[in-house]
Amino acid sequence: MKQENTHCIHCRNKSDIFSGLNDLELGKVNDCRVRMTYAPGEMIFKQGSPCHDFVCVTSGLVKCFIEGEDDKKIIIGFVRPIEYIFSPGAYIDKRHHFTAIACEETSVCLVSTDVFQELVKSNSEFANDFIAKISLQTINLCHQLTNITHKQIPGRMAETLLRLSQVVYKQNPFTSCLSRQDMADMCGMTKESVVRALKTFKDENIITVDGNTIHLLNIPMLETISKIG
Amino acid sequence: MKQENTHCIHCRNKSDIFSGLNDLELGKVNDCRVRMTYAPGEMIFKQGSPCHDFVCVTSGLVKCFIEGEDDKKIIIGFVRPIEYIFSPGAYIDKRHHFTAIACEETSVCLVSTDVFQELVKSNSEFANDFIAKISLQTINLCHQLTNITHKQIPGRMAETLLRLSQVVYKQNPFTSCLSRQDMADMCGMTKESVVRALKTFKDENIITVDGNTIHLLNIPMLETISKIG
DNA sequence: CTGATCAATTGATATAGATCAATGACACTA
DNA sequence: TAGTGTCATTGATCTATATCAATTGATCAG
Repeated sequence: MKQENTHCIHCRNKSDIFSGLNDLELGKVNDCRVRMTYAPGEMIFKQGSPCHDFVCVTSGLVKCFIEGEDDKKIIIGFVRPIEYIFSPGAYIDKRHHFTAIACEETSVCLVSTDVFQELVKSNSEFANDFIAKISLQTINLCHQLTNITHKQIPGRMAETLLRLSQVVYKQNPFTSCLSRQDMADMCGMTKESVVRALKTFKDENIITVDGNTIHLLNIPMLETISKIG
Repeated sequence: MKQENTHCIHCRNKSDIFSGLNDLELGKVNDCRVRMTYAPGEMIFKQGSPCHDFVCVTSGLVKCFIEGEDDKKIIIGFVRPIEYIFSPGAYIDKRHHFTAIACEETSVCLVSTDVFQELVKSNSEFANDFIAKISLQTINLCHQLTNITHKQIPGRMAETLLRLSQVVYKQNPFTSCLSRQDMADMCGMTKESVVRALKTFKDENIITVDGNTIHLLNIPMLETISKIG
């Protein structure tokens, strides 16, 4: 863990919102920061638990999901390096409103919410960037709401595949560590429906599926399917 | 329109996030502010249009909804006096990501996003309050996502009724100007399903419905129905 | 008063997708 | 090597809810 000893000032894995901080401010962050690594499947924080720290993902992949009754989940986002997890409860009730779990081997830096909020107050550029990030999260939630509410299975599946390839993995083909259930939880369907939808796309030569590797062959078609719902 | 000439400094209808501003700052707001009134059904801004102003609702009631394909809508919130409409695009792409329509006769103050963002930068308390408000919006969206995705019609209807009574109108019984279609758009169902769900609740003596007035008779039962989905 | 318009209601029908159940495919271990 | 657990796959139902169609009020203009 060479990075363990790296000072935030020299850290190359700085989330972009930190680029505007001066050395003094980064010093404060460095002093309170705790570095952690998580194995695949390990929980970083749980919905409902007290929110003491902001989490910056420096390597790996984290999935964030809302837990409902009866083990029902909704995955609201994935966080990749170098990006913060914005837990909205930090400014409201000091509780996490969703659960974060490491999908792959993941390292993070935890920064105390007190220090973080101090920075928001003292550095207006930082505050501005922070607000932009939360705004983006809001826009994404709106998007997900329409995807789940207004579209049928094929549309939702198409959108999910495009999102995985273009936003989460930024690759095509991409190899994911997500189960069929995870994909189902991204767009409010069952794992069986995911299997059937993938099979349909496969039969129509829109994608190929080989284990956990999915190749999107006809992206315009997927976009059309996603659009018409 | 007596308020037309009132200076922000003396305005009693100040949104709480403005309470921390000094006279100089309020002066800036006052100088750029435009006061508008809208008749019921009139549009305040439309999804996709440029976002030049923040909107503070000083009287009336505004519904905000995402527009999908084929006239499909999702109502993501209602804004009552004295509360801001937080349009997340202001910090991202300068576009509105949902539409706002006056439900009742409504007056608003429009404040230029430039001035607003200046205030966020210059006044850390203001920034802090603003972030708290956006965070709340995010939490509400998460809540709505679970309500729509994880619950069946009775649960969604129960939750919607509780929300109307406890959050939007803060009355029981309450008289709303919303159509059945509006209620349907709050929780992703059809207007026919709303009618049937209301009828079921009425038959079970959980509520009474008289035109646009709804009385929640058995709130614990509604909470149970909402919880079990 | 009389169509005309629009929302609410009700009933009949269709269907998308959930649920249930069985099987297959691996990985792991004892 | 058999045994166990987990996940993916497939097929056979079932059902919640959308859709479609018809009726009833209510409101409004002339």
